[in-house]
Order: sequence, then structure tokens, then C-alpha cells
Amino acid sequence: MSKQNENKENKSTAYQPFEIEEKIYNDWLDKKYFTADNTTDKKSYSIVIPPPNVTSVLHLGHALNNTIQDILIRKHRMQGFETCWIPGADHAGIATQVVVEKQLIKEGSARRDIGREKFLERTEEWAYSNKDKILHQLEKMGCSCDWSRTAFTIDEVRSNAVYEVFKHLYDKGWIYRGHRIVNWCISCHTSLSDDEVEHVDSKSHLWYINYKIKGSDEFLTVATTRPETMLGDTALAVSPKDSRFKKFVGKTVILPIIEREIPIVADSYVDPEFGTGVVKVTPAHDPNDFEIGKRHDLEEINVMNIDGTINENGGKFKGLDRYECRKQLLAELKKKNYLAKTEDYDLSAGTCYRCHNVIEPYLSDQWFVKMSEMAKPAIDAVKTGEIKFHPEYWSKTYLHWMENIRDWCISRQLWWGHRIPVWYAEDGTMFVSKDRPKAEDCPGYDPEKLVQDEDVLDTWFSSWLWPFSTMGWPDSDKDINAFYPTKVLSTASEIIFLWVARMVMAGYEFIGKLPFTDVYIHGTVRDANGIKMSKSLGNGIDPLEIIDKFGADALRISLVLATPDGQDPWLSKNTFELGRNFINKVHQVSRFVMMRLEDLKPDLDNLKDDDLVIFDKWILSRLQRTIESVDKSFSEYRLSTAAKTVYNFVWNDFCSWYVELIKPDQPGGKIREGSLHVAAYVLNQILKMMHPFTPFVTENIYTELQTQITGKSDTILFASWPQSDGKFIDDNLEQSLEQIQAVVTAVRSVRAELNVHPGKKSDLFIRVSDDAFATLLENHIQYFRSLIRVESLHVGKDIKKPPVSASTVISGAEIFVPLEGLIDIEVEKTRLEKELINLKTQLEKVSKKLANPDFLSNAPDDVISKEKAKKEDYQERTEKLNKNLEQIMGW
RNA sequence: GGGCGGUUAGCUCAGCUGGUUAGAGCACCUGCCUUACACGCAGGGGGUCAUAGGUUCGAAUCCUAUACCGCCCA
Repeated sequence: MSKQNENKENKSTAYQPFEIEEKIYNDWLDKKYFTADNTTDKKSYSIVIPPPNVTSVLHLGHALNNTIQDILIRKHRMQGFETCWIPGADHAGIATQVVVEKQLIKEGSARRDIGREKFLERTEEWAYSNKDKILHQLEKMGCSCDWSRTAFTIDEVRSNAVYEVFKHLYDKGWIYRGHRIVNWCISCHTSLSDDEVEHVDSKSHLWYINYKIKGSDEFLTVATTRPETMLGDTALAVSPKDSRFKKFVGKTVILPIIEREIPIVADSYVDPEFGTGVVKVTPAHDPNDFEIGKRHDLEEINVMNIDGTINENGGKFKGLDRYECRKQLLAELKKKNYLAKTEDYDLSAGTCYRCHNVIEPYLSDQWFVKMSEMAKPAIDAVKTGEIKFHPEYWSKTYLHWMENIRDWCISRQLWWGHRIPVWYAEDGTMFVSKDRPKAEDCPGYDPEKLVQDEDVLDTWFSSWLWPFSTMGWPDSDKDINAFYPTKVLSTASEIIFLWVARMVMAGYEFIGKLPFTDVYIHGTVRDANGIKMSKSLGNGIDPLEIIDKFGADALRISLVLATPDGQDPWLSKNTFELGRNFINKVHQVSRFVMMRLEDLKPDLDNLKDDDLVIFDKWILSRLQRTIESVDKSFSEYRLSTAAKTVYNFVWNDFCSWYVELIKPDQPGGKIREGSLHVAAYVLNQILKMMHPFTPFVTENIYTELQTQITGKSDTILFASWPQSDGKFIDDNLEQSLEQIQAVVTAVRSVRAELNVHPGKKSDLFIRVSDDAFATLLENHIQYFRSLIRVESLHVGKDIKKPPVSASTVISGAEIFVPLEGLIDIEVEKTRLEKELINLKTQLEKVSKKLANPDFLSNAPDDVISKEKAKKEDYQERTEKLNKNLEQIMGW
């Protein structure tokens, strides 16, 4: 860094977000701006937060998701809606219980030592404090949630909804208890639903084991990926169509090592193509085998304990871990010549989404929800477009899952959660009731002697009710009437099944109405190498660190700008400089405008359309287009595109062109009043358009601007969202401006390439091909001379090229910059030659096109005339360039 | 195995209903403390649009295959 820069750094005027953000947020809270009124007549716009897991800390995925929601909420608040954004958290049964159990182990204790009641007290305390922690992090991001409505899936109101729903479904016959194979986590010691199992590919083996036919020397070979389960085999099965094995059906084999005699059955489940065409059947340890077992009335032998060790049914392997058992079993099989061969095999193993251990299919008694009926309206809703996904293609994933939906295992062998509201009498009679049954609920039984089910419900069994449980259902309908259904659910694709699909079903079943009309699926946050950010990999970026370094606004706008609509963002720490720089740019241009306003008091909301010059009209035209385009992007949920549109307008149109154009010719000179009015007006519109993306800096500038003009500092939160006004859109004018910009750019380019010092002024000669262009330039030279350091301008149709000058040719004009003593002939020659080659290529291309009779007869007229105009332009420019080049050769 | 997305400048991405000299940001090169902004200004270099066919007067864009990357489901 140079000395000058260091000096400058010391008196830096760069935007400092830190104290500003905190102060502003507290002010918003004090004034209760985010609190929704359920008695208002205004149209409502509501969102429920997808509740973050209470064990988590804010990560970039949350940051992105909540930024999106806040953008939508803030925009609609400005559009006059009564907005209600309900925050909250999810009690995360397994994850939370694991955290607290680990604490206990550290203390030399265990959950069973302290007992259910004590354990729950402790867990609750931890969970509530952690919930506050993560929700507080949303405040740092500027989220305008209605904190007065904060919900927690385990709190009283939400629990009440859970029990209500359980009873409702049970009475309908849609909740039932079943003896089934479920996904069992041997580490968390609980069942999991199918959607809580993550499949992970790994390299494993396929082991081929020989089973001897009883009373014969023949044997059947079976291929398996889980040899240890053979301890529980109760049959072999072959396909009924498989002629190879027909003769064995009905016979028995002797299970190696265990020496149990088991039958050979024919079952159509068996695929003759897979492995050897013979499969072992272990009804207690495989869901398909379980079905086969049911069909053939086979014994179900469970050989495993809940922690994945082998139980007494495993004979001498009892007590061994499942993998140790596998190892020893294989060794013995090999020794005794039962192991035919071993093949490499790519295995996709189900793992627990919380602890990542391989799950075991395990036979146990569990509670299930029948889903097929509830799926019907949920399928229709998406098929008819009543509910729309953004991007649309996610609806396919949703429908595929929904159309193949399976019953949902909702019981968990945990303590932390909603305890299953079922009470058992000694004889096994069940009573389902929100609270402990009273005497009249269980005639013939003593309510005091009833024992409640030990298990709790899946956490997702409470979060699927979130869109209405957060609104007080079933006890209160005020919020439901005002804010249900919500507008949009914003989430990542991983959660389509766990949340979105089930919420839709719950909405229809319990409220009779969809829970939201739109589902916004944003990308999954990845690191700079495209790897999904995760705690375990340690490749995450901490949003709070980014906020400390760049501010919350920079975090938000950077995330949105860097997240392509519908795709995964790849982020690194310096991604956030993008937003920081942009925010600083807005801060700087605002300072400029406010400084130059001095005592002027422009009307920021209404524009007088007199006293406007071409540049004023131009920026207003560009502004309308920007507003239109931003609105269109919002309506398509293309938030990144919306943000980029504003970014480009602010940086290019407003800062780089408009503000430069209105600057006076001489330092210290005054800017035209009309232009100052426009600048302030446009700035105000910019602040409003940006507010949803960068709430703090826009509030800060907006209140300053209001104060300077009206003496009153008003908040931007309820300022009216910009509306496009077609009367300001002017195509001809934009074209004129483009011509002026082309001149400016051409002059700058010539000067830069010839290494003219930026401070040095030069004369400018422009030979134009029509009068209109000449008038345009002559009339507006005073405004743009400072952009190109012009000393004197000479414009006309018959301007002569000054003897020693650099030249360049643009559409409709030749530009000469006299630079006596500054021009290196070789440099100038090369420059012109390069330009000429460029043009010639284009000319050839267009000439070829126009020489093609098929093109002329098939292409639409406007395309043809466009190409013709192009050709003329290229031709004209080529000729002029050639002349200029010839002249140089003569020097 | 089935489905979905992606492949455009060194990197991350725009390019929506086919006709643009294929764009932006970052990075790179040159010059610059120029009346808000060096977190900046101006200029510049850089792309056979994954590959192969096809449709068309015309394809980054539409169709069909193939390859590779990623995700989901089984």
C-alpha cells in the first residue's frame, strides 16, 4: 500500500456498519415494528420460519434461508401488507437427547441413573436456553420476525396441537401400532423413519456362503452383504420361475455353524439374476425377508440387542458387536469350507442422519401413521398448481415421493419429546387421550393404574403442524383467521419430504386448507471447492464472523448475489467483499447527493417533470425499467436476479453515468437544481428497492435523508415500495444517451491506449454523419466534458481531421483527438489495424448472411433490415478507418 | 437401476419465447490520490459456449445420443 493510501485510510469515509446495525435493530424492536396485528383489515402476508434445530448454531444455510424470508417479508411490508413472520425452533428429539446424555457421561452419570423426570428437567433447561441463543443470532442478521409469536415445537401450545392430532388420527384409524421391521440406530437406540435415513455409498463385499441340503452332498450358495444376520436365518428362498432350483423347493438345508434345519421356499420376490438366485431369509433383520416370512409363515428370530451386539440367539457369538461377529463368523465359515467366495461390492448403506452410524433393520413394536389418504389432496394441490414450487422442477421430486408414500414410523425410543398419549391397562387395553384418562374415559379400569407408553413421538410429528400450531391451533383461531394460510415456505431441497410434503398433508387434514401457496427451494451452501459445508468437515463459514467483519447487510446481499436462482452457491470468505463494496458504494453516493443538496428540499416521493434535461429524463427512464424488472424477478422468486438488477442500476447507471454527468464542469461548481431533485428522488427509490436486501444501511441513509429534508426522521420499513411509471420510459432518449456514452467511451479508450495522463485536457473533433447527432452532442457538451477532459469541442458533418491526431470510428461518427507530440505512430497504427480486423470479420459475417437467398426469403423483415443496417454501418466504419490508417502511413 | 439438475472467460455465474460484435463480478495487465467512493475510477487482454449428430435461412439457446460432475430415490 502506498503512503498516500495509508493516509487516506486514516480519514477513511468508508461505511462502518457495526454500531449502526445494533442501534437500528434495537430501535425497531422498541417500536414493535415487527409485531403483527391480527385485527387489521389490511391484506396479510405471512411466513413461518422453518424452525431451526435447537442444537444447531446459525450457519450459512440458515443465513441464506432467513435472508430470503426477510427479503420477502420486508418487501411486502413496504407494499402495505400486514406481515407476520413467525420464528421458532424445533426441539430435535434425538440430537438434543444425545447432547445432554454426553454431558451426563462427562459428569460420570447417565440418563438412567438420574431417571426420566430429572433428565427431562435438565434437557428442557438446556433446550430453552439454546433456542434463545440461535434465535438471537437471527436478530443479528436483521430478521424482522415477530418475536412476540416465537414458538417452540415442545412448548405447551405446540404440544397441545401434537396430542390433538394424534387423537384425531387414531380415532380415524390412521394411527396404528405394528410389529414391523424399522430402521434402527444402534447408537441412538431408537427407530427412525425412512426419511431420517441417509444412504452412503461404500466399498464392501458380497460373501458367497454354502448351505448344505439336508441328507445330500449338494448345497445351495447364497450371496449376502450382511453375513452376520445368518444367525437369524429361518429359510432360503428361490424364484418360483427359476428352473435351476425347482427340485430343491420343499427340501431343507442345514444352516452352517448354527446347524439349524431351515426350509427352502419359492417366493416371487427373489430375483433370479441377482447373486446366485438363492437368497437367505432373515425375517427379523430385513424388511423384504420379513414379508417373505409372513407369506411362508416363517419364524422370526431376532439375533441382535438394541446396541447392535449379538444376543443369546446368536449362540457362541453372543455379546459380540455386529461387525466383530461378522469377522469371526466369516473366519469360521472359511475354515469350515462354507465360504465359497468373496467379491468386491459397492454398497449403499443406510445411516442415521444424526449420528451417521449404519442403521440396522430391526424388528420391533412401533407406532405408524397411514399416509395414503392424506397424500391425495397433497398430490392434487401441486398437480393443479394450487401450490407452486420455485424452481418448478422440484415439484417432480415432491410428487414422486408423494405418489410412492409409505407409512410413517412416528415412535422413538427416547425420553426427550412428546410422550405418546397412549395409556395401557394391565390386560393390554389401550386408551388414547391428550391427558391421563379420567375414570369416565376408561370404564372398568382404575385410571391411576394405567401406564403411559414409554416412547415419544418423532420430532417431525410436531414440525409438520408448524404452519398452524404456531398460530395457536386448535385452541385459538385469531391468528389462523388473520394469517393462515401462509404465503411461502422457504427451505433447502433436503427438507422437501421431512417438512414441505408433510406440512401440506397436515394443512389439508387438520385445517382443511393448504399451509402455503408457494414453496421456494434455495440452493445448498457449498465451499469454494463445491463441497457441501458441514460441521463435521469443518469447511463451514461462520455467518457471525462475517457479520463482525463486514456487517449483516454485506452478509445478506452477498449471499443473495452469489446464490444463482435455483442453484447451489459456492462461497468463500472473500465472496462477502462483493456486498461490502456495494454497500459502501451506496453509502458514498448518498453522502455525495446529500452534501450537494445543501439547503435544497426536494420532494422525494413525487417528481415534478419540468426543468429536466436529457440526463435526468434518462435516469428516470432507466429507473422505471429497473423497477419493472425487479418486480418481475420477485414475482418469479428470482431474488438473485432482482438483487443484480438493482446492483447494476445503482453502480452503472446511477453512479458511473448519471452522477458523473450532473457533476459541474469545474470543481466547486453548482449542480443544476433540477438534476439535484432527480438525484435525490432516484436515490430515495434506490434505498427503498434495496431495503429488503440491506435493511440497516438503507434505514440509516433514509432517516438521514428524511431528516435533512423534512426535519423528521421517518423509518424506511413502511415506506412505499417503488412503482414503475410508464410515462418516464423513453426509448429514443435512451438511444441518444447510448450515443453520447459511445462517444465518451471511445474518447476515453483512445486516450488510455495512447497513455494520455487522465488529468491532461485535450481538444476533440467529431465528424458526424447526421445533423441530429451533431445537435445532440453540441447541446450537451457542457454536461459531459468533465468525463473526457475536453478543452474545446468541434462537432459537425464536415469537420476536418486535425493533422496529428488519434482517431477512432464509432457508429455515425469519427472521433479525432489531436495529440501532438503524444502519438506514437506505431502504437496508433497497431490500434487502428486491430480495430479494422475486428470490423472486417463482422462485415464478412453479415455480408455472407445477406448474400444468402434462403435467409432473405425466410427471415422476418425486421431481422433483415437490422442486418442491412449493420452492414452499412460496418462498411462505413471500415472505409473511414481505412482512410485514417492511410493517413498515418503518410506521416 | 430410475429420476432431477449442471457443463459458457483462470474462478463463480447471467444469457427467459432461436437472429447480441456471447455479458457480469472476482482474478489478471496498464494508467490514475479526477469535484462521493482506492471497499475506488478509467482503459485493456482473455471464450472453437463439454462432445457428436440432427432440426433450421440461422443454434450457447430447440431435439437426440455420449461423456463428465452433483443431488435425490431404490
